[in-house]
Formats: sequence, structure tokens, C-alpha cells
Amino acid sequence: MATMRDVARRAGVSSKTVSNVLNGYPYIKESTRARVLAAIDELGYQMNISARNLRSGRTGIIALAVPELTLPYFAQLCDAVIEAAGAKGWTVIVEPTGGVRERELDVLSGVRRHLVDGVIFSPLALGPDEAQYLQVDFPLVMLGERILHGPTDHVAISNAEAARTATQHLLDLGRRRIAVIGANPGEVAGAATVRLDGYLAALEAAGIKRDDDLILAPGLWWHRTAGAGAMQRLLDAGTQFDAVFGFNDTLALGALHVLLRSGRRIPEDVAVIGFDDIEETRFSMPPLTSIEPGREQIARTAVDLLAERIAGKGPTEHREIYADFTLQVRESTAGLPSATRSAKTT
Amino acid sequence: MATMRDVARRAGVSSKTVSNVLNGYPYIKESTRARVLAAIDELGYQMNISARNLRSGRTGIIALAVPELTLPYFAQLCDAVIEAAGAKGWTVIVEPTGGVRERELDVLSGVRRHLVDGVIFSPLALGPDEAQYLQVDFPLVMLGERILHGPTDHVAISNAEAARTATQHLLDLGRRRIAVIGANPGEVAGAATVRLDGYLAALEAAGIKRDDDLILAPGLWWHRTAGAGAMQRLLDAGTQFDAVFGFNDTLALGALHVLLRSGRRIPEDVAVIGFDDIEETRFSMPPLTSIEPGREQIARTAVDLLAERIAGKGPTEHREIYADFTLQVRESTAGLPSATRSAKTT
DNA sequence: CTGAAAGCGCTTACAG
DNA sequence: CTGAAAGCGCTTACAG
Repeated sequence: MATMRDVARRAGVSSKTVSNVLNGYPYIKESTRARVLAAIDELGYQMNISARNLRSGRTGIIALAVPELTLPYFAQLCDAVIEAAGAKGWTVIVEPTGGVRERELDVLSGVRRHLVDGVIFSPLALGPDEAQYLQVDFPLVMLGERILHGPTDHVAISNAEAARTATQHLLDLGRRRIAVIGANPGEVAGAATVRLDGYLAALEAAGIKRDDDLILAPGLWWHRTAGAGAMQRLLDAGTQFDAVFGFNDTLALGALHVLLRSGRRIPEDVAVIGFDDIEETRFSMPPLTSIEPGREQIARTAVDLLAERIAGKGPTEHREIYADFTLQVRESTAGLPSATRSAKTT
Repeated sequence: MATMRDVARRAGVSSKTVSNVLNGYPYIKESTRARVLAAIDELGYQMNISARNLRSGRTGIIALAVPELTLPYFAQLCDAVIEAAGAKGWTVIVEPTGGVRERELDVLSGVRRHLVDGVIFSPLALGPDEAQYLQVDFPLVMLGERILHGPTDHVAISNAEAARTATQHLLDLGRRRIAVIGANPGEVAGAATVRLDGYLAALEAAGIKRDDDLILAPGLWWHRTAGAGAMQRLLDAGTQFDAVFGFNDTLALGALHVLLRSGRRIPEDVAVIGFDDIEETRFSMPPLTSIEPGREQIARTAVDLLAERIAGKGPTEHREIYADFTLQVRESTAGLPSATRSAKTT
């Protein structure tokens, strides 16, 4: 494989000049640049990123660590981050941790520190007691709710407010027995806790008493199957309810499935709302009302903050940005008289 | 940040000895090893992977390049490859290409050649005329149908046979007007072409003439919305049909949505079948019959083949492995009298 | 079982 | 506008 030195020799210059050409250094005679580029082309030269990295510390690569790609929220988040980073000329490597503690610590331990310029990290296993691990010597931007107010920049969903809005939407429709799927007993911090707070706040403001029978814990992984299981337990218990709030869309879609199986009419008997606004919400029957959490904004902001830190800019203190959410009303709560339903996709 | 030399100094040895300890070299006095490990611990030393890489060429990292994570098939494939690679002690970096030609060429050009020990690559933009680009000087395993019989190891779905099985399943149910969504006119090779071949073969065997009105092209990206659009066009055209075969599950689910909107009963009026067996198939109403393409096997085989190539083993000639598929019959084709429908999730 | 020397392929800092 | 020297932090090849 050709090295920079080979290119230099062929072009009749020093390797410094080749390096200058490749790095866009402006003060190069046009004829020199042309000769260098020709030599690069002829030799099929590709720079060795490890070597450049070893010397300069830069790689042009950032890492995005998330729990699991099978959860649509994270898959869509990845695509959005890749998009935002690409606009800045960066490559993203995605590092799924499986929500495994050890692999999440790896992200922070710096094992791959030298491969990337910075890291965007959405933890699942690590919690609020472990903020000390975030004290790292590389640019790091945190996502999610597991560790708030840590020592780094942080981009988060306005979870409590969004959950309150979702609950209020159901209350506005006249629902009073609203089940939630997503509680995580024992969790001190995390999306589950914060969203539950928002739910409870809305109930309290409406003068409705908390009923623990309506608060369901589907487990750590918010897949469809967990939502289906939780809903089945609620039905089996015979608890009365007229609405369901899934703390993410896959939980809500799993619950919706079980409700339809049981013969409930949606939303007449039970209104259903989710959270994340994944693509699939538009295609369930009926389409699922959801909270759009500001995914694009989260991705863009995380990349922007990281870019500043990598450039050594930004304020000394860490920043906490909360993205803007939107309630997306669809038929799973709003309903439509079936006569006016269109065959067109909403 | 501490270097190997710092560790060596602290332990009173040479950096070679530190290197030996870290790389599991067996012939080290136990007391020496203990001193080195203690020094590593005290200094919080982390090896610089770029430096090791520059010298040795090994990184312990493999790249997986796929079009887009928002497509559930690829998200689930990623998780499966990460799992299979992790069992071998490898880290995976995921490189979404967006199906953009230039970024797919980047994967092969070696820009990041020095960051990874090998690459697993599922192209979308690159096609059969471009097999020459696969002639690279690093271990590469190809996935998908875009470039068959290239110069590298290849793992593929038994697409034609699987599509034939899916079509035969519909024929066995007595369906005769089977629409397909997923054709890609102008494509010379790819999943669309091969699956269409399988469909046509099944029809021919059953003595049914091809009807181009039933062959729908949803575009390059097989998202739900593309499936919905294609189905809407079919309905608008007034073409009669009694079954739909979506070339992937998201196309089928988009079509299913439009069919339900239009008031069709599934499967009584129209039977629907997909391809990929994504998690969501179990939660649509009705649940979607699909082809499980052997995802786990594909992931495991791709990693195994790559491991052999990285180790410099394996036969000189390239290998082509076809994964085993399974037809997963669910209610979108089989139906169930509603009386016997259980509230349980299948 | 361990060490001293050389070098992987770049970029930095300094000249000119 | 361009070059010669040094060095980033490891591992290889060779001694002992």
C-alpha cells in the first residue's frame, strides 16, 4: 500500500507538502498541488487514519453509543445523528451497548478513546449514582434521562412536560381511568420515572387520585411484547380503564394489539397514546397518537454541542438543553366517525 | 494520559514487558505480571489503539455497512451481527451509508481501512456491474443480492426460493390474483429482481399467466409509506386481486393499512404476506404472515467467514452461503374464525 | 523470561 | 510557498 512518502517521491516534493495538500492548507502553488493530486491518483493512495490520529489526535469520527437498534426510537435517532454529523463532514460509528453495564462503562473508559474525536452517549444501565464516570477527558455529550445534571453537556426530552401533555390530552377527551405502561419501580431516575411524574402531575391538577392498579411496569426493555404483556395483565386483573398511555410507541402498539384482540373499540372504549412518534404510528389501525420528542433537534443539538467541545469552545460549565416536543393527534385518541375515514394514509 | 512507557517506568520494566502482559504473552514471571498490572491500575492506563494499529495492523474492530437503520430489517441485522461478533471478542462499528453511491464506495475505498480488521457490507446503490470494486485488499464479506458472484465471500437469503414459497402459500389458499409490491423496473440484480423471479416461477408452475397490472414498483426505499402508496394506486386503478405479497414486511404493513382503511377484510377479501419477519409482524392486526430469512444464521455466518479471512484461513476461492428461510404463517393469510381468536399474543 | 533499538505513517514546530 | 527533523505510542525482530 502506498504511503505519503511514496506520493511525495513520485510528485517530487516532501511528504509535508503532500500532507498540506490533503489537509487543504491554502498556500500551495497550483502546479505543486496538481502534481501531488496526480501522484495520489496514480498510486491510489489512501491516507492511514491511524497514523494521522496518532500524531494529531484527530480522526473525523464521532461515536454514538445507544442501547439497541431494534428499538425504533434509537434506530431513527442514529439515522438523524448520522445526518447531522454528515453535514459537518464527520463520520459516525454506532456502538450498541445492549444496555449492558460493562459495555456502557467501556464507552466511558476510553478503550476506544483514540479512535474518535468525541462521543454521544445514551446510557441505560448506568444511573444517577454513577455520574462520576462521566468525568472523562474527552468531549462527551449525554442523551436521555438516566443521568441528569452530570458534569457534561446534555440534551434531553422535556419528559415530564411531554408526559403531562399526553395525559392532559386524554383528560381533555373526558377520560378519567388512565392506565400507564412503562413504570420502572426501583428506578431513581430515567425516562420511566420522569414520565410517570408528568402523568401524576396532570392527574393531580385534574383532581384525580393516583391508582396504583393503573400503573404498569413492563420491564426494562420497552418492546411491543412487553407492552402486550402488561396490557394482558391489566385485562386479566379486571381493572376498569378508559385510556392507556404507553411510555413509548412500541409499548403502546403492543398494548393496542391486545386491546383489539380483546374486542375493545379504539378509541371509543379505550383511547391509546404513545411516545416517540416512530414511523409505525402512522400505520397501525387506528393510527397512534404520540409525542414527537424533537428527535431531529436532539440529534442536531447533540452534534452541535459536541462540535463545540471538540473545537475547545463553549462555556466552562456544562449545558442542559431540552428539546421541543409536539403532540401528534391521531385516531387512537381522536377517533373519526367511520363514515369520514378516508382510504388515504394520514 | 499515561503511556505504556509510564507504566513500564512505574513497574520497573521495559515497555516491551508491559506490551507482553497486555497481549497475554504466556512467558512472564508471575511477580512481573503482578507489578505491571498494579502499575496499569494505579495510572489508569488505557492502551492507544491507534498506535497499536499503526504498528501491528490489528484493531479488534469490524465494520458493518448497511443502508439505513430505520428499516427494521437492517436494525435487527445489526443487533444480530453485534451479538455474533461480540461472542468472538470483536467490537462492531456500524456504518450507515444511506444507500448513497459515494458513501458505499467509501466503504470499499479503504478510507477507513486502517481502523478495522474487516468489513461486512450490504450495498444498495452499487450493482452487479460494479463487482470490480469488491476487489479490495482487506477481508470483506458481502451481504444482499445487489452483487452476486463477486470476488469475495457472500452470504445471501435464498430469495427466489423463499419468494416462491410465499407465493405458493397464497396459491395453496386458493388465491389466483396475487399482487406483488416491490418490483424495481430497470434493476438488473437485487432482492426485487430475485423475489419477482420466485413469484413468477410459482405462478408459472400453477399455470397462471403473469399480469403486469398486479406488479407494483414502490421505489427504492421499502418503507411502510411506499407500500401504502403502491396499494392505494392499485385500488384506484380498480384492478381485481385477492392477495398481496410485499417484498418486505414494511411494504406489506403499509399495504395492509390501506386495505383495512378501504374496508377490505383480511384475509377473507385479501390475504397479505410479507418478507423479513420483523418483530412488528406479530403485532399488526391481523398479525402478518412472513418469511423469516434466517437473520441469525446470516449474521453468524458472515462473522464466521470474516473471522476466517482475517485469520488468513479459508479456501482461495470465495464462498457463497445461502441461509435457510422459514415461512411464518400468521392470520393475515391463515385467518382464524373470530370466535377462536385468543386475546393472547401469538 | 526480559530489554534496547528501530520503525509503523503520519503531523508538528521550526527553518528558510 | 516548501523542506528536514523529530516524535506520536505502540510492536517487531533481534539479543541476551
